[in-house]
Amino acid sequence: MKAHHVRMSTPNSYSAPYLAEIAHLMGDPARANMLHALMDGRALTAKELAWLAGVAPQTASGHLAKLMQGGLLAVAAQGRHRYYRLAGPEVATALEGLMVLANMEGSGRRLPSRVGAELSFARTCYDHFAGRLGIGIHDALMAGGHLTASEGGYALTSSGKAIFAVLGVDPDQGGRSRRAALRPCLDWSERRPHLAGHLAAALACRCFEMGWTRRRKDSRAVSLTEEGRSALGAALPGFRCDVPEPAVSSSAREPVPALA
Amino acid sequence: MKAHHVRMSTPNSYSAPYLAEIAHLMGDPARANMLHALMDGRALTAKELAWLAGVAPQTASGHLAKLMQGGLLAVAAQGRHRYYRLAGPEVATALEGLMVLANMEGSGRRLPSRVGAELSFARTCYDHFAGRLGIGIHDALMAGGHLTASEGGYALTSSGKAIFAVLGVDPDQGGRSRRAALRPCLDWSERRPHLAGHLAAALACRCFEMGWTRRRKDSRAVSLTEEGRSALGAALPGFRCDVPEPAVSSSAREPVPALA
DNA sequence: TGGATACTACGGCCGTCACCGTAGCGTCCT
DNA sequence: AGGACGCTACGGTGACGGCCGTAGTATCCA
Repeated sequence: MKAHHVRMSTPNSYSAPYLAEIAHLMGDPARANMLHALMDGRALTAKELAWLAGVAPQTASGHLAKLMQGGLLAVAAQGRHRYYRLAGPEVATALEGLMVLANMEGSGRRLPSRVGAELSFARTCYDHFAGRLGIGIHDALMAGGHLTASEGGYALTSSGKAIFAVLGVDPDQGGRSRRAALRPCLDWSERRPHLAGHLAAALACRCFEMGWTRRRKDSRAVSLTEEGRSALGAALPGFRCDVPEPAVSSSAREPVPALA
Repeated sequence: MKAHHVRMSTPNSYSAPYLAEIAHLMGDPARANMLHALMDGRALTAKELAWLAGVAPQTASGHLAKLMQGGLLAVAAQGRHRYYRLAGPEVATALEGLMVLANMEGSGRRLPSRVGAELSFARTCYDHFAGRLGIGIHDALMAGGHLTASEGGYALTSSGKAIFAVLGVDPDQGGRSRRAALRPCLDWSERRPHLAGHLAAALACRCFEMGWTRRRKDSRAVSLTEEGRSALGAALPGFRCDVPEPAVSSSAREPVPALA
């Protein structure tokens, strides 16, 4: 942690210092716990975060201030509570990237399967569904040809738009932002893509509204109600989310690129 | 950096400790410099990395050992040299996610434009092209309808396969791996997607082989030769990579999700 | 075989930072 | 009002961990 002498002006370190700054913020156990807890997209109070991180409120307050200054969190003051949340989807994306590594890394890291069971079935990932539920939605749309390539991700075909409309989500919402309405997001527990993007978020929101899914308390896990199962099954031909793992084990580690 | 008491067994921190471990590895300036330098996909010796990171070889050696143990790097011993490289595409992806944050964050972080100029024109991102060159390829394929949605990313349409074949890249290579052959990768300098995946890597490799692109020395930047410009232009209708920024400033920050 | 080079191992130094106790400010409830 | 509660600010303590110098091993070259 010295590294401050002449370091900054070494050869090619143009944006690397900032990279280190961000990673350093995420690299403390307490802060990582907080960020992890916020990844379900909810906003939590400082006290809740302190408890989740396992530190005293004073300590948590300091951490939260640092995360704020680093631009990773946003805050909304409401009465005597202050609700913290991730600053944006990019933060969630970056954390997902790290979690993929954390749950894969050759070394023995792996989430304990007994507690992981319900998390890997369904959970929220920032603002959309992950786990086998999220993957099931992704696969059903993909297999049915309801997705098409678009700037940085996917867009809905006309048949896909019809499906979203049936589910009660306006498929054309979200403005003309350049960001993709739908994009693949690698699932850290299943190692397969689910759907992110603002349409995926809107769908998740709709599912909670309609009682198709429910948050389990004290956990990021989500449960799918019977109504939800039938509603999604009716609207999405080929929808399944109860397969543990569809063949293809985690065998082939991609080979070396060895470019140039 | 205390955080070792009872912390590990707090509420929901299932994979968060690992997340912190990974982020902590990336959070040191010297290690971040090394990882940043390795993001162009090449393998570098310990001494080169020490120099790039601005530390003594002994210090670098320690850092490299830690990165190895964390599973972020792989090494190939060759004579008295040890060549270090990123352990896999997932590592590069995770780093990209952090760099997006590092170059965006409301705070004044931004890469200095004078040195950034050639980097933001074209560079290698692990094993494929980034910068306006990479975006130009992405946009030309997208606009021409040569991409289709596929498991976790894009696949080539038949017209797209023809284009790759013309360029001398076998569009069906890469085995039947589940990972997408092509997928969007958010460009940290341009904030728009370019193409990653093993077909993008093969294309980049081909461009270097044919002399269409050349690495600038002492930099991750890449230059596009005249032959390259005409070869890509001929094969890719609509290919452009010389536009500084196609309208749409970095105005709209995505609004709050506020789910549930 | 001798010497240069590449890298790693060990040990001491010291700065950064996470931790909590105490204290202070603002908000809600009765 | 008075008191409880949520949160932040400050200060002192302790230790994790980055830094380099020295020393040791392996490889290449003449």
